[in-house]
Amino acid sequence: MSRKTLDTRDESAGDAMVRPTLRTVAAEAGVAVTTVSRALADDPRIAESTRKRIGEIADRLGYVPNRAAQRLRTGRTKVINLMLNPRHEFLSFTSEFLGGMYEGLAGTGYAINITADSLREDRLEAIRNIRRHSLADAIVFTRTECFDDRARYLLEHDFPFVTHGRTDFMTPHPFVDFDNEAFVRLAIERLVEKGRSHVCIVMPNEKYTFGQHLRFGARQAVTKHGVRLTIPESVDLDSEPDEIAEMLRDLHAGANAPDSYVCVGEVSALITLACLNDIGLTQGQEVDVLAKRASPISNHFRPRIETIDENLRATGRAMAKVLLGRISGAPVEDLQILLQPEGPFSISG
Amino acid sequence: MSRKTLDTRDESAGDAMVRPTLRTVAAEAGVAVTTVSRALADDPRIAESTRKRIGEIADRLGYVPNRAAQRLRTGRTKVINLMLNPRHEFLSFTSEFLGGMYEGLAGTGYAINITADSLREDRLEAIRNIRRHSLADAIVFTRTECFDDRARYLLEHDFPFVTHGRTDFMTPHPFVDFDNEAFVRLAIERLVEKGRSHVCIVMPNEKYTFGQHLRFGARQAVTKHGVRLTIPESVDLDSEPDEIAEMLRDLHAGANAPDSYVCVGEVSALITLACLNDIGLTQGQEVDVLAKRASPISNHFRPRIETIDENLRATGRAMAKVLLGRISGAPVEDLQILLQPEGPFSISG
DNA sequence: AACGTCTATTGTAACGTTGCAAACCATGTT
DNA sequence: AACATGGTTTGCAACGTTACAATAGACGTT
Repeated sequence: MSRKTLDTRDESAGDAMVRPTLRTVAAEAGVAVTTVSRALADDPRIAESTRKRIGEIADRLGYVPNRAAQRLRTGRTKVINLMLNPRHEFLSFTSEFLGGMYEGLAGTGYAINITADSLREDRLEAIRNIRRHSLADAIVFTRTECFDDRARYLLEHDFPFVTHGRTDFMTPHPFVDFDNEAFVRLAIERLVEKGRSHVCIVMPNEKYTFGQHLRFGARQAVTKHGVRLTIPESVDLDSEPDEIAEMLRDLHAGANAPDSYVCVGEVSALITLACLNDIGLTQGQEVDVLAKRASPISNHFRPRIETIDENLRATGRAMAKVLLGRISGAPVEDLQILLQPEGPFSISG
Repeated sequence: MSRKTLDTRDESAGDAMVRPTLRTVAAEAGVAVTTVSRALADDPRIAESTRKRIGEIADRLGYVPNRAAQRLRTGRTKVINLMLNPRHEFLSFTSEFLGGMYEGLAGTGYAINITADSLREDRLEAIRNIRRHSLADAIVFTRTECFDDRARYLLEHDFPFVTHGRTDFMTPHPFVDFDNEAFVRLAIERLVEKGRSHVCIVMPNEKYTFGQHLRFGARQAVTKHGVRLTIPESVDLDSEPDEIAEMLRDLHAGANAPDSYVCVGEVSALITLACLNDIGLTQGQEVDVLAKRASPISNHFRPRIETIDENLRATGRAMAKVLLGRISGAPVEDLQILLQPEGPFSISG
């Protein structure tokens, strides 16, 4: 196996080559290191001609700036920390959302660091750690709560962050959110269209702000259309599947069972479908189930369900934009993005 | 809103406090910076008494080492780079696997950086970038191929990496893999037990090494048990759902259709179930579908399917162990881990 | 010709850490 | 008393970058 063949193309001087530094480039160009540093940073103080010449020399020598040195000097890490809750988001959330963030951060030199969020009280510890050790320039987290302790901590310490979802704080902060109020309104309208008269919203945990939005939007919509609404309080987004199964069994044991369900995610839709199936109810016949489609996985649910798209790729891109804005000190008003559901409810796949 | 209340508990001197450095601690303790550095690194050259004293002072002042400075000085980043393919792994793979890696890396100070892998040819660019900019101490990637270009590149440049899955290279390298040969053998045995006589293995793309293992194990098992085997070559793991649907329709249009399926992941199982359902075949009746269970999501498939556990949390922990071993220069023989399927096939959930 | 006023470049000093060679200082040995 | 010995500690010099103050040169003005 020839070991050197790959090198010649992209790494001119082979493996043992010492990484050139600013000093190397400066010596080669016959200028001071400062000049090289400025030239490569497109500082206007450097003449166009020298900038170009230095740029060429740097390319030829294969110079790449040393991130550790930059970080030590400037204090900026060029890292975004994304906190994800292993139990929830990793599953369907991550794919498109992360992809979108990569798109949005492409070319900026920012890397994405992932840490595990937890629902337990020690989740602040992870954030403190990031701050104490300066592990990132900004933090993103999800499942934002009305009175989120993470957001409060970061606001108090003036550490850049962007939430996925909103809080109820008076102090405004950057966020990217999906308009769940609009979503649930559209969903209920669609169910009314389909002739349903009793809607159940599955698991809109009121701890989370988006749960409040769902509740609010649902109440508005049912009032407007004169249909009945059930929001089971015995379960929420963090419930175990058997608790949900029990809730649905109870609901359909009585006389006034719902004839339709709105689910906020693929997983809860899948669980709901399974439970309904287990008690002998078929989606599209005795009941209708609607959901957000955030990943193509819901295309394969049987019976098929109608979904509306939450574009997580766009969410990720927006997140990146807002993050960069926050880091560079843009005003908060420009850093609050509310995304709308895309397209009408329809059979996915 | 009182902004200072939280500070007093965990950050003694409030927000504006300058981060203490080695110098600060050294001055306070009346020793040289080097001594402090060594004391905190548990260097045996420092006397136990001074080490203890310095440790206490460092704690009192809230000293935390500056990562950027350490990185600049030592050249080590304390970052592991995990490359994930957005289309595949993010979905069901990530949750437990990442969780396991966190467990395994806990207390080591290592952070996990995630970059997007792609199936396109430019995927080496991401790796080159990590190497050129020294963005990580080691790289992990998945969907390892028999003649993987990423593994080849990293071997050639002697950059630490661990693959999820094996390669066919002569040069040994660290890996963590699931024994897919054992998995498929167990699966076929189980199907024979259930009275099936024609097994179809869905999508074992032969490009990937694990696809080869699946094929090999399946051929062995069908020969041993005298059953028929079908491996459709028209589709693979990267096929679109409609291609898979078409393949299954074709298969069941003819006379000698399979009476059982083995799927290698949740998503392919879900797609297979959906397609079979669409052509009027019910799992558990006309056909049986078996799969690996790597996340609880498969518990909610209806009709239920029998699964066997691939413990991705253990995989992640093993990955962390192997990574740390590779970084600290352990011999390759100790860095190759093959994990077995857990428990018998049974109804999940 | 002396003076200010730009613009382009330079030198020096950090940022906070660790590796290395040297120095210190008790003890025990000759 | 001079001298090795070994365990502790020290000072210095980097690592590669950027911020800051200072300088050199070109040019027009008085």
